[in-house]
Amino acid sequence: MREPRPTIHDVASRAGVSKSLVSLAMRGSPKVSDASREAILAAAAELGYRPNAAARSLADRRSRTVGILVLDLHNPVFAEILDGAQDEIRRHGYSTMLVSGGADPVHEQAEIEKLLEFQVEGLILVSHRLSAAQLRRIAREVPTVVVTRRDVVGPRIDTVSNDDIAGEGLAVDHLVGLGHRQIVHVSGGDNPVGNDRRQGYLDAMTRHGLSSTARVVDGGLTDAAGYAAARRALEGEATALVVVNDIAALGAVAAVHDAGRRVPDDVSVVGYDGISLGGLRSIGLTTVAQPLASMGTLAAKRLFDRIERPAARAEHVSVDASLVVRGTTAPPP
Amino acid sequence: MREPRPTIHDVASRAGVSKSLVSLAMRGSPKVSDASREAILAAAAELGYRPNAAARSLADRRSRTVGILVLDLHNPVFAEILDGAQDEIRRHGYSTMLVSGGADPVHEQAEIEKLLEFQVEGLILVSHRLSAAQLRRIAREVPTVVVTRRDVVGPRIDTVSNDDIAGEGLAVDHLVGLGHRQIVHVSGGDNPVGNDRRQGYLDAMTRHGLSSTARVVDGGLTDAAGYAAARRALEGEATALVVVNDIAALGAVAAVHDAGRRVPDDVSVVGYDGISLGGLRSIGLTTVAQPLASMGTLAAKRLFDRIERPAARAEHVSVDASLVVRGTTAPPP
DNA sequence: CTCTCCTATTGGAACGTTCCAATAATCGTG
DNA sequence: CACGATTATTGGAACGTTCCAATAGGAGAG
Repeated sequence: MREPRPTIHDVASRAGVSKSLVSLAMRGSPKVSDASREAILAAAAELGYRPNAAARSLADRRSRTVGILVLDLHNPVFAEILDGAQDEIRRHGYSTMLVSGGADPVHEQAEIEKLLEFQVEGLILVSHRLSAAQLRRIAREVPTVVVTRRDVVGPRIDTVSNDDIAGEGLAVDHLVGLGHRQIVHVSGGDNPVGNDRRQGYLDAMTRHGLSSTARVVDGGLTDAAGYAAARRALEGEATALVVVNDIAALGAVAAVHDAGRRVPDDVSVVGYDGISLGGLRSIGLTTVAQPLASMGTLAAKRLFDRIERPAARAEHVSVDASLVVRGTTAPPP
Repeated sequence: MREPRPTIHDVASRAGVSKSLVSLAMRGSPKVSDASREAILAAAAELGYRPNAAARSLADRRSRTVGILVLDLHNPVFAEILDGAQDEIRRHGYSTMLVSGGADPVHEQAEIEKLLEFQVEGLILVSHRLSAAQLRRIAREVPTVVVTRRDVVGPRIDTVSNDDIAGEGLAVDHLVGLGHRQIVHVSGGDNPVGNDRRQGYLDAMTRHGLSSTARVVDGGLTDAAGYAAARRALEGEATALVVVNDIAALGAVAAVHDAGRRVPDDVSVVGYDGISLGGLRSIGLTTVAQPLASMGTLAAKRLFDRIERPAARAEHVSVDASLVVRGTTAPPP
């Protein structure tokens, strides 16, 4: 069927040298004479030679590849984290294998399994679905960095995250400062991120002496979930919605409109994450922004540290979130 | 540093059989006796054995992996195409290596190179940046399917796309039907998709006898590009904007607001692609929708056909786009 | 019993690299 | 002009699998 690809042997015999010398030359060793190098490079180019990564990884006992698992490619948060991580990974001369769990959590475990079969040297996990126990099992096999959650403790598991509790506090502070008191939280459901942000909301409400008016409606991390939960939130009294993330907040804005109210005149909405889409002026979402790209970069940096020193003690990097005020918040009516 | 992973030999000696039998058992061969199979599976589980994909791919001469290159993970279009493709790929028992070119076109070629080094058995390319010549060179080495563009002809290159020329015609028809005459095209720049959609706009304007009022402003495929181009478009007369894609259209909507006009009362906006975000009611973007997920599925199907019969003649699958009318279009003022 | 025929099992070669120890070639230096 | 010191080059082993031809161990048939 397919004509076989040229191998290092083909290059060697065409250049009239041994396979070992070709191997050296292809990797730019200085011990190769100029004449040989030239002949080898010419032969390789003529044949269209391309090294076989599987063979290299086998002989070398290292794949020069890291795996990244993201929860859901539809949420731009992950794309922005990836930008940062990919750059750093490239800088180290490594390749990335990117997988996403998709809708089904079972796939997620299977995808990780595949990454391990490919002998990735490290793993960056951006997912709220894996249990802490699962994560610890994975980290025993391969250096692992977990991004956007801090609930995981265990030997050799590094994390990069912002303080969701403090961050959601910023959102509440902002709304209270504008004069709101009927502030409802549209939650993200029962997962590490959802739980912390809910807690941050509750803490802040208490801090402002508003614990009696605090109210949480259960939502989720997608636009559809945000929409549905916000509809329910608006059935009660509410002048402001603190939504678990930006994508869900876009859904919440839609829900306010559909309830015949206006944003921000009747109801204010605050998101979380700081996706660039929220900055589009027609959307203008007020949000608590995380430095997503640098979180990706930091995660990759931590990972390479750990690849070098696998037994080092776990590090937990915390980045600062900051409030970005745009057009979806205003004083209450 | 890292304790070496157990290999098939370790499993074999622990189960008291030969490595060959372990190999057979792990792949579920029926020739293995029940007793042996049980002992082998138990030994593998105890040791935490995991097959080495590199070694397998080398011995087997097939990687059971396909590569997917996408232009830009920030545009949800690609996530939706991926959904469809991944499902089909999994169904065939293959893995996916996903890479994205990112901002720099040079990376794009490098990423493809890496995929080929990993011996992917096929390639799905969703990018408008590669030249037809580059694509033909790639397709000579490995089965290749190109998605969302139809400008590429060549032996063994399949394509899956919608008819952008006809599709953009639907957008113009809709606006003309509403009574618009000052319809401006916010283009996507000089690339296969941008060119076809511009052409579709121009053809339709001519068809409606509006060629004298047709106007194109150069934009790009991102929200920022759409915003900037729309600002320029609004300096002239315009009651409607036909924008190259949904993401840029979101930027255009923002530009209309910033110009102190209203959507759709003063200016109508139509996008292209049909990303799910556009369906959010607060956005409610009128658009020409492509069946993105099924395009992904079709691409994967074509790819596996070609992997089976590499020399088959090229097939060009065309899918239908359809107008989805939502809230950003209305009769002109 | 012996002979044939299965069925379960095995060792060795192969896949395309990298690494290593060994060799060949070149070079002063005493 | 022989000698170690360098430099360039080489063949073979190894990496962890799969495949293949070969072998052992019964079971049935005669």
